[in-house]
Amino acid sequence: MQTPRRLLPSIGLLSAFEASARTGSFTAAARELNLTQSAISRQIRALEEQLGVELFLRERQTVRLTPAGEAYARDIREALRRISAASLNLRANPFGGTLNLAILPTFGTRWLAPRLPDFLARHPGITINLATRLVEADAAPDVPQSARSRSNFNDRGGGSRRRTYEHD
Amino acid sequence: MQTPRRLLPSIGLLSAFEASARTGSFTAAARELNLTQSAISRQIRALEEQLGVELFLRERQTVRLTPAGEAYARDIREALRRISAASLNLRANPFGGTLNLAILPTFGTRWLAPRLPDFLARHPGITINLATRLVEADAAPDVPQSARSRSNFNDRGGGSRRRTYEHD
DNA sequence: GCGCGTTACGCCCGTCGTAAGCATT
DNA sequence: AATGCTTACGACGGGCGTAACGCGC
Repeated sequence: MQTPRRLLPSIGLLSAFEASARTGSFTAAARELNLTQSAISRQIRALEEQLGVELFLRERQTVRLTPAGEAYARDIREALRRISAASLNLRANPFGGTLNLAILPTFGTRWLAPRLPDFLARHPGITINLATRLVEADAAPDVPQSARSRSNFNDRGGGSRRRTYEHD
Repeated sequence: MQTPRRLLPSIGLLSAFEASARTGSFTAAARELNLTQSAISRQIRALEEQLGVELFLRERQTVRLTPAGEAYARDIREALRRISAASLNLRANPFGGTLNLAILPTFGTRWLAPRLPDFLARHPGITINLATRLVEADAAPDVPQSARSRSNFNDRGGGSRRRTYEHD
């Protein structure tokens, strides 16, 4: 067994904890997540029970992180940030980091070449494999289940629409 | 707005995707997660719809990652690993990674010293700040974020029971 | 026929909001 | 009184298993 995934805290619990840890208040976390403080309170308690560790000190009517909670908050914040970044990046670059193009030489030199640098600048994570074909082909014939589209180089890269891709 | 937490994919979706990506099979992922392949299939589809990106190519009766899926899988795997590690580590070291002790010299040399190595061996992530005091003091007044506890050195470290600690 | 993925149908449990309670300021 | 956390209660919905289907081996 790799990692015991089954006992991972849910995203809801982790988000609630992270927001609470950052703001130092269940109420503030509730506002941020568009939930009630009641929900936050229950989620934090649930997380603590699941982990078997107290994450917050309840004093008076404020809460404060325990040392354990602080360390956990750092890790969780980083993990959530990574998931968020990966998900957003995926929506921005549906190609998966590599884009294979088969084009006609004339098209490449006249139309594509001048636009490439700007495109690459807007999609930093992306690598492009350019292949020039001498004959016109309907996109890439040997690509399984490709969604043909005009992979818009003028697009600002915000869309969730389909794009063409190949794989090796 | 820090990170748009509200639209993060759930742990279930991510776990299902990660297991499927690693095994290359929904059925295998289902076995690993103690779910039905039906559940995995639905989760993957839900994740794809939520992200607006195809993660798997359905061919014949097997599935293959798209390039986008591969990149996403790497990030998700790392994030899940981090959450898992943080959670497990927290259960093992409820003190928050650092344990500040203020003890009497005699106690330190006679009782504590012989037990320290074994304790450190059982709690690999933990760092201990030892301060010897000549007078009996209630914990360490000047140490920020110190966790006083009886920090049971004979304890096997698996419990979910409460522990007492202070904060600054 | 067997194995794998997809889809439809109920059901259950997790999680929410509301609301009441308690303590502190 | 006002604020902040806790807890009880009822309702809604996401996510599950079962089962039936299609499709290659």
